[in-house]
Amino acid sequence: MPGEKPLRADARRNRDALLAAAAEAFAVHGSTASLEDIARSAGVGIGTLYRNFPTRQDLFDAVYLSEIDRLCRAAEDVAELAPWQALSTWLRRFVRYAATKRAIYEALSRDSAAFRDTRERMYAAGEPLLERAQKAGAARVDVGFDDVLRLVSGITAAGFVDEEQRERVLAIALDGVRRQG
Amino acid sequence: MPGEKPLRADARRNRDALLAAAAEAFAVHGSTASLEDIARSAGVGIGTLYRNFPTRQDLFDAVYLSEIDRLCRAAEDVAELAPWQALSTWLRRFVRYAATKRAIYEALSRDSAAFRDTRERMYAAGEPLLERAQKAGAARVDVGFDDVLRLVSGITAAGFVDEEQRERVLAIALDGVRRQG
DNA sequence: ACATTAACGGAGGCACCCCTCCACTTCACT
DNA sequence: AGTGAAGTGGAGGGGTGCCTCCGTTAATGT
Repeated sequence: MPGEKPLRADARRNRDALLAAAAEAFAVHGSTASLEDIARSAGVGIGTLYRNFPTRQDLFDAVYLSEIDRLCRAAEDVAELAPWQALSTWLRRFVRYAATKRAIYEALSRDSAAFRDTRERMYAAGEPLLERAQKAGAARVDVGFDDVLRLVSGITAAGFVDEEQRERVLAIALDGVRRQG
Repeated sequence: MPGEKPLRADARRNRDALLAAAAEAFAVHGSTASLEDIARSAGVGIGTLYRNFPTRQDLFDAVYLSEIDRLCRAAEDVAELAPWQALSTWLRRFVRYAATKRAIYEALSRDSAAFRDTRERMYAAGEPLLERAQKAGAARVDVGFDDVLRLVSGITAAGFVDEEQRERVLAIALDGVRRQG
């Protein structure tokens, strides 16, 4: 169905290995991870990496897009919950997913064209959750989804003593978003 | 008074120039700024940089300590204000000071020995402000100063569209810290 | 003025990373 | 099995940063 011509079997394997290795490397080292290390740990030559992903940005995007996909899909899981529950559960999941993946955090700081569409999908998934909570009177109405996303992504990126503290701080922040007494 | 032997005049000048250049460089490039660039833009040789600061960490610490000093001193300026006002004003100032200085943000994520004492001074300056607000019933009592600091430092580091949004998001977060109605 | 010595600075060796190029290998199709 | 095209991988050239070493410069004290 997609207009892409099918990849040869070995090429497909290598490409997948590269994506997995890159996801791991970007998670640990941020977007400046060494491409040679990525190729090595994927078990392919550096040339293969460059054929699949001519620029660092291409590789970064490929990893990033699939990460985000997983995140957006999670928004469907919370559709059944009460408005505030739905929003806060999704945001919690966002933080848990993204905490070790600087890629996602870095993406939100950037303004590159490739991220535009990704960010839009992010909005498509999360913004309705906020609006629903606002209409239900559960969330304050003087904030936009962009505000919430950045608030949460800041927490994602900050260092914490342990996961427990991260949860606690996130809860504080979410209380700020909740409709006041 | 200090046990240090006095530096020769030119040495002192160079040291100061290095600190200024490093502060600038760390602000722009984060803690991985090129040491050779720092030396160059301070107008000294790389050898001079290494004599004054044998490791990158030494230089980073030296810059960082003076930045933090300025911040802590700001806590005195707010002593006259009402409890909640005092806390939130100081935190706002913290964000404004630190927003462009990744060094401070990075420091909070780290656990190196040199940062221990610095963090303590941070606490000495800010913790009383939180406690005062808590005793006055203006801040919730189930948060520690460490939680607040990390919440705020996350916001410091996150990317925002403009300063206005940063202020708005910070206000939301602070509402989470405030005593709930 | 001059000797002493702290301080200087940058060349050079090392390590790492980026990216290109092309001789070689492997797949897929017959 | 054979063949052509798709795919591979890593050597190599260029760049940058780190840090040491030591011949040179200049501040200080008399």
